[in-house]
Amino acid sequence: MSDSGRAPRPRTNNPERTRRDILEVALREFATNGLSGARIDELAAQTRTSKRMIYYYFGSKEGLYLAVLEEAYRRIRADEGTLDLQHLPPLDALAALVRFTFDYENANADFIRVVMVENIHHGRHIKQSETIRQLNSTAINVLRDICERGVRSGVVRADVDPVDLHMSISALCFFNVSNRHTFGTIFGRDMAAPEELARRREVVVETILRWAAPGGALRDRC
Amino acid sequence: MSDSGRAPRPRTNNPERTRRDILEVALREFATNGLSGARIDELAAQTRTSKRMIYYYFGSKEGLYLAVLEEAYRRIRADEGTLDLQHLPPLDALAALVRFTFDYENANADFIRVVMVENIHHGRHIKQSETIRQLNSTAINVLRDICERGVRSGVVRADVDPVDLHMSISALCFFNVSNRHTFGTIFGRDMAAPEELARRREVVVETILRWAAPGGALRDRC
Amino acid sequence: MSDSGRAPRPRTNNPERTRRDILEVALREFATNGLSGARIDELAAQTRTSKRMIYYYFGSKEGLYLAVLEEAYRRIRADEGTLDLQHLPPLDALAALVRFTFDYENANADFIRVVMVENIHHGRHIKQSETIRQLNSTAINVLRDICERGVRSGVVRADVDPVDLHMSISALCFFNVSNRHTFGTIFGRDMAAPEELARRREVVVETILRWAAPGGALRDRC
Amino acid sequence: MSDSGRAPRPRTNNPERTRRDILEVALREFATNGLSGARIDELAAQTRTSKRMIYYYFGSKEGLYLAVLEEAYRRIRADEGTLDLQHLPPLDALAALVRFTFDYENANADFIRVVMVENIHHGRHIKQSETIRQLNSTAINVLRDICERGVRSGVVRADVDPVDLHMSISALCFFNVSNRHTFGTIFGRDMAAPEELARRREVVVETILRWAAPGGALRDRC
DNA sequence: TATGAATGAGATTTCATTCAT
DNA sequence: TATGAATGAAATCTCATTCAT
Repeated sequence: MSDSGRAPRPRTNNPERTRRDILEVALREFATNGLSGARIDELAAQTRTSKRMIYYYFGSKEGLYLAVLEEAYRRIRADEGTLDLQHLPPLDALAALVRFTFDYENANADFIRVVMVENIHHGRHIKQSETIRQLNSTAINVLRDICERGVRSGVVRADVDPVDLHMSISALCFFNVSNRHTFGTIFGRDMAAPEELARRREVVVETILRWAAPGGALRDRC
Repeated sequence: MSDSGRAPRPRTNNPERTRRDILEVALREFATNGLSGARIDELAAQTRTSKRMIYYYFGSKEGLYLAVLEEAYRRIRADEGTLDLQHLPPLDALAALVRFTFDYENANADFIRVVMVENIHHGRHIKQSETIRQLNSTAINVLRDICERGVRSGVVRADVDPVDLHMSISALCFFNVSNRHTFGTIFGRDMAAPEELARRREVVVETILRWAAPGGALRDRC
Repeated sequence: MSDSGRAPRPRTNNPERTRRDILEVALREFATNGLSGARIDELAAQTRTSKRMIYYYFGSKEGLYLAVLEEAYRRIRADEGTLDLQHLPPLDALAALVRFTFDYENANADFIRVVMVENIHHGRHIKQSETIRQLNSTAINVLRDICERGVRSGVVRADVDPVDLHMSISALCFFNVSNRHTFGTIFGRDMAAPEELARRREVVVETILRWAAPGGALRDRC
Repeated sequence: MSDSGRAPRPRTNNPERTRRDILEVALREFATNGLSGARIDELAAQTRTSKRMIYYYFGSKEGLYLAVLEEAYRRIRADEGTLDLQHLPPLDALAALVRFTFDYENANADFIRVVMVENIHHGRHIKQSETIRQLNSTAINVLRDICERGVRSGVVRADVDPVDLHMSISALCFFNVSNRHTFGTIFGRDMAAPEELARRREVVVETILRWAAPGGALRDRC
């Protein structure tokens, strides 16, 4: 169908706002339909600007996708940075981080889905982005600090690898969003329902703490 | 791309073989490029038959994709069925199941990726497939049996939900394949390297056992 | 979708019956969807035989279509031949012929539609069929006889051309079927409803008689 | 058929002209070959634009066909609207309307054929078009006015239904074009020849007037 | 006489991108 | 900086017909 006949767009004349508008819509579109599945036409129609502007600002569909990916990682790391975990006891800090991750990922399915999309594309774009690698390297520092403090006070096993810890946390939280549709359909669970989320979140916290702590350390918690 | 100009194919006249050939290639193609990204032309070129046959047997790209998805689930459940876990003590059975899952999924990245693709498409196809739901319902029975036996002999906590258990196992195993590219790139790990797989596998086993078992039950294992 | 998986057809081994079966189905299919719109696959599926037989008996889609067309004309002329109009007074014979035509065409929409289809194709096939021309030439003889008798007895105008008469009868009867969908939709009439047919039929009879008869001849009839 | 290899088209950048150009060609193409028989490639080749533009403006083959159908009805009603029949005596007005219809339809075979095509498709598209229904509803008003004036002055029978009248006029005029090929072939008449048209036209006028007028009213005309 | 599998050619439709203003 | 019109290339899908048995 013709593109004409739609309500005329007000001209913004505000480059930064135009950029953000496009990015916002693009995140939704790529998250919903994937990289190949997303349609520039559809995307542009939801924007306050025109298709031409997408090319003006981002060069190509892939350029836009990369910008979306970077922005998505930037946001989660920024949010994570506000947690202030250093002042909590190690296991409390760990539990808080798990809860934050679980909640953030469930509240930001678009982020998860864009990461899935990137993996479907074999991480081709992330490999080119120095930005994203830098952003995420800090994530591990937080966990390393928790582990070190925990080992010193005897509440974390000495042989815990922070990257393993991060991987397990990510895996358990990520899955709840990433496989929501297949797993939910197969087992008849609504994995996005609030009560189910609250329940499952504590299972994840418990799983992580039990793994990180030595035999007797959790007597009061789990 | 036209089929002409290529050497004439020998005519199989063996429908079952033709079907299997197409399915085999399609699994690879959809796993590699996703549903929207896969190309029927490209796919057909890798078969012993022609593009036309894909439509003859599967009706449409989506029809083929659904057949691929069903076949993928059928295979993992079939393999799983050969495990014979009933004769192992509960925690050994659980460990064996986790190891199987981890190994199978890492050895069959195509299966994992096709499930990712299905989730990107909001489980639209799996919802239509009674076949897949039936196939997977048996998966949970195995775990329920392990839990019941474990609770009776005191090595599994009474409040363990088999679906939760399945979800955690799936999450931890799945992630290693699904997020291989992003996670691996960010943290500089080759998540497909044999040593790394062997190491990580035991982390997953330990994580699951520690969660399922009551406080003292693992003294000798972990 | 694959053609396999359908109920196996019983083998007839009766050539004439097979031919008739195909023709029957083909009339319906061509009438419903036109020549370009008809699908050999669809048609074959409704037959007791296979697609291959269609080619065996009729050579090609066009060959089958031509056979259908000839058969359709053969039938209306055969039915018309049973009318025995020679023994009726001229105007009664004329009225009877109009009523027969109106009823036959409304009861045999497939015939009308196949004639429409042939006209859409510029009469390309009918021009090749000596058979059809011969069949129809007799139709005019009946009218010529009525006119001659009518002129002699003073109930039909001397300057009535039998071909004109045939054309008007055909036009008025044909339209009720041929333009049923457009005219019916535009004017909100169900042109296939029994009461509407009965009513309209008499309008057509009256129209023809008033035109054929001289000024005073219809005093008692209309 | 690819668009490449042809001389580059001058870019119109005139959407209205592009639309009209496509519609013009499409009317011819659909009228000549029907909906299923028409070829988008063929059609595009006859335009000043490309195949792509057809989809840009009309969305699909069916969308284009519907636009063609609406345009065809719009034109005949527009032309009809210029007749100014209110100032003629009823029977003169009726005769003028019949002559206009006969001439218009014979001069615009494409219109007739597109209506035939629509009927072959069971009026599927016209049923969706509020536009077409509205356009045509005015056609009946003209006839109703003629009848009312005619009844008052005693030259039209009181029981004449305007829709019946419209149907008979349409049927007699339409047939001359719609069945030109079959009828013409069978009876060896060139139904498009000028003399034949002139002659037949008066037969139609006479048929309609004789039916609409009471017994004595036509003494001077027929 | 009969069949299910197979096919080449060509149909419709899609989509990222660029042009002219 | 902004836009609506336009496009080439390639994608998915269709269909009458034939082959091997």
